[in-house]
Amino acid sequence: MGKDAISNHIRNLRFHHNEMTQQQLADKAGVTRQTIVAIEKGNYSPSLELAFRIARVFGKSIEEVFQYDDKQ
Amino acid sequence: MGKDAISNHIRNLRFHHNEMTQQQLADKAGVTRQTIVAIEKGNYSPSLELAFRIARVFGKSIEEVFQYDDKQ
DNA sequence: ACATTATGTATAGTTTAGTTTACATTTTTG
DNA sequence: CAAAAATGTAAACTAAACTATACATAATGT
Repeated sequence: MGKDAISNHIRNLRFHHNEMTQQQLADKAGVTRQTIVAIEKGNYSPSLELAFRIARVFGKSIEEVFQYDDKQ
Repeated sequence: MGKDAISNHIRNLRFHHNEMTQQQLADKAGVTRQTIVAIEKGNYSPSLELAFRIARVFGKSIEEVFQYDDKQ
């Protein structure tokens, strides 16, 4: 299921942003809470479009929010 | 079909990298040529994972290769 | 103790990314 | 010009992202 090539710092970023809840992040990113849960837990990685929107919520670059973990 | 929220500079980047062909980029990114064609033409946007790999081929950040065109 | 809010988990269904195969058209090279 | 290489297009298929609904648990507050 989780291919796990992509990890992220969403959970930490939420807490550094006024204790933003999953629901609040979901609303700002324009997706459902389930999508945030799944991405935050690493069940799957977001589309590029959603990655842009999430990064924008935190005022960060995509690379600062998501990491591509190389499997060589 | 194409929602067109994401645009990119892949075509220009290929020509600035030793006239790299679509097939060569596809091989380096680990996908088929059809996938490169579709992304380059904007038929659809890549997964976040593939966006990372394509950006890496060109030694650029994701933001330097792909642009999120806000529809407000 | 009770209500409320935030989070975790699961499953079925829709949408979109990506593959495969195949062929047509354009560009490059001998 | 003719051959080869590069690019465009298309359709049927698979895989993965995302939604919707539902319920369960943990934490917070009155």
